[in-house]
Amino acid sequence: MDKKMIAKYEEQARIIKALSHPSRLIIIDELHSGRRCVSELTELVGSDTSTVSKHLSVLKNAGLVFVEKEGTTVFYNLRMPCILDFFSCIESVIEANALGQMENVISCKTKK
Amino acid sequence: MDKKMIAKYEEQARIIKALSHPSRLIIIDELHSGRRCVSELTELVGSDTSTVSKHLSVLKNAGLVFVEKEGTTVFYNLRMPCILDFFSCIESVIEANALGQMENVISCKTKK
DNA sequence: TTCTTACTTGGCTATATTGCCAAATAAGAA
DNA sequence: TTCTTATTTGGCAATATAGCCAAGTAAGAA
Repeated sequence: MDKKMIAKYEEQARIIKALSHPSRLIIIDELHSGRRCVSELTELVGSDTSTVSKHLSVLKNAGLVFVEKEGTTVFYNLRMPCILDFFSCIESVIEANALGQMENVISCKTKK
Repeated sequence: MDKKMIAKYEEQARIIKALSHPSRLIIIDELHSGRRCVSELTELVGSDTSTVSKHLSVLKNAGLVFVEKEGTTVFYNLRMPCILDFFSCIESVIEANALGQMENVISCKTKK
């Protein structure tokens, strides 16, 4: 595995890590419906404004969102809507997991 | 945002988090070519066997891989190959990021 | 049984992430 | 200018993650 390849995987991981938090997923999902300002997202997520602002900067640093400033208001926009497709795969993993658990219950194979 | 929704996003985040490490991405990518045992993946990733084993258990707990044991050898398999589509989106984010940086250089807007 | 190979788990330290509060900044309004 | 609203940043404590070594388990060979 050469350095270039490793750098590629590190870069991918950095972006995926930016998606790996429930609050940030809520934000990404919401931005599919259009741009939102920080206060709207703060209201939606239900954390402190500063916390939401930091989540937004994580998304921005990953290149997943971009901003439009209008007066004192900062609007966040989704940069790559293809992220949506990805959610459907994650959902199918979750469904498969649920199904697997159900099978365990039915056949009494549930682990200790 | 009701509890059920929050639980959904938490579950999604849990699975995405399992993907958010370069070594685990290397593993996922490799498994697209077929099942691999722990020693093969250890060789590929280049970390301690115990480290790789822990990465594999993270992927297994997320439902992203499943195992087949044959004697003392444990083969890991990809459970949801749709994960591949996702990589192409991440790659497009990376490309867009690179392009954006290039524009900054050209227009001398690079930040301090 | 003992040895070896393949893998997992425990335990530890180092590092990173999260979330809150408080303080700083920025743009308008008064 | 001062006040207010919108947002970001600094700092800190709590928690989670990563990686290594050492020890444990499991299956087959000798």
